[in-house]
Amino acid sequence: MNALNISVSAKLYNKNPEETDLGKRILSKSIELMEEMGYEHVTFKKIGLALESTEASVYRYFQNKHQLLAYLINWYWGWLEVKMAQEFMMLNNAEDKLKRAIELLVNPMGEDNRIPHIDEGLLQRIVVAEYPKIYLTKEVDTENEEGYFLGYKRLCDTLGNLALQLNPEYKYPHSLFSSVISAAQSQQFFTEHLPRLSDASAGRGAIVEFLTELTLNSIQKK
Amino acid sequence: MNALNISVSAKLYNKNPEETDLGKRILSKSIELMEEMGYEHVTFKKIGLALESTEASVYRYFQNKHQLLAYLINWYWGWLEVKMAQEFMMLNNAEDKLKRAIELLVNPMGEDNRIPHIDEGLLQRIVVAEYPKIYLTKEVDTENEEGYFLGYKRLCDTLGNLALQLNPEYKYPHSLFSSVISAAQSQQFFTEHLPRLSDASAGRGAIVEFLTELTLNSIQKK
DNA sequence: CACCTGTGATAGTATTACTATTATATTTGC
DNA sequence: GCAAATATAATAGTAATACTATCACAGGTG
Repeated sequence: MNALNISVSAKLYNKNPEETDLGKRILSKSIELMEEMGYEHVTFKKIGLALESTEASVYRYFQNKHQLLAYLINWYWGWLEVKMAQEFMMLNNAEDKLKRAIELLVNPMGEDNRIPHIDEGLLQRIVVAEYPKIYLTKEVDTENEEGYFLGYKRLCDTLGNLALQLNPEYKYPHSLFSSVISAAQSQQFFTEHLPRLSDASAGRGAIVEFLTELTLNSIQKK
Repeated sequence: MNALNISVSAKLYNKNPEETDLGKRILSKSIELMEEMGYEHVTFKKIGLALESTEASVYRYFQNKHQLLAYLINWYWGWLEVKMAQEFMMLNNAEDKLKRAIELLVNPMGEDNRIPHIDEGLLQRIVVAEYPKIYLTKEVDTENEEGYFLGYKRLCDTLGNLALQLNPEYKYPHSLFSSVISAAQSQQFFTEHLPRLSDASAGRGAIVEFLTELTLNSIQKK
């Protein structure tokens, strides 16, 4: 059995899009459109139109665009964690796992064909370009209670625990990894659009090296 | 003479708000409203109303809300750089300057009464809550050419150069400081709203310590 | 066959993000 | 001290957005 199910909090949809054909097509087309024209320019009307369906049908699955974005980004973090867990099985020490985790944060991964309606490569680009928008709102506290940010939090915990294996005294595991995950995304964005804010003209390899050094130097006992 | 003028690229406004009384009142009231209700919920109509002026008058100064936000945030980075430069004069080595810079990134500063129409404390809270929104758009490349991000870039350069004084071999000064500045903001946000993403329940002191360690450990020669 | 679910089609509303026009008050230039 | 230019207020109007609501139909299920 090749199926793979990424679980996303039920508060992140009106009606579970994974359960119907239209739902899956909505996910698929939303990812395409959002990557192509950016969150701000997407509307449910455009999504409906592109699907040869209607605005109202999209609203049946998601309350609004913000919820849709939150769904997609949570799905991505969930998927990434699964992917990391798989790769960690082949490694036997925390340092190697951390290094591999950082690579996975930065590098667009090989195709994952187990979930045909989601193009993880496009989704990764959406995460890079849009992820802070899900929490930088006045509604953050209520949405937090509804589990809008669980994916991000879990990933931070996982990586933070690896850091604690390396150095149980390290005082800032959550801060470190929320910062490193965030930097992994924004360095990709800066490399492409605002190169003066990065030193990664060499590409993703340099981002990985920068983040790996930064992470290990922070954690290691002096 | 106590006056102080923070220069902001002329592409960031239609008509310079610093040059008229209404312009200054627009800045002042926009900061109040944006801090209070958040970027998304602000409209030029509301700003006009709050000023007992009109929507159209606000449009004479700024093309749209996005440009207004970019103006405010650039103003803030410019102001912070001036502030840092002042404090650096009292310090004589790069490490102390870096430490002080990180403190200033995190700590709401004492009142600065030289610019009466701008409340820097409120503005700092806007920067924490909204700053990535100015570049995370599909228009980033054209806006970049127009100087929308100069404030941020200059600050990164300044801090990067300090790092190079400490260690001329350090390979990632821009990446490091765009990440540190960004982390300084997001850690403040997380501490208040998503505490599981930080370890700073102790408050700003912990954020400063976390960032200072991270920065110095990254830069220092091994 | 009756019913329920999911979808499509259509309509309608309030708000937003502007643009345009005109009237008036204030400042400045001569 | 008057004319001209400038700044603002007042108002109107448009297109798009972000929804909400209603109804009809098609397919499958009990």
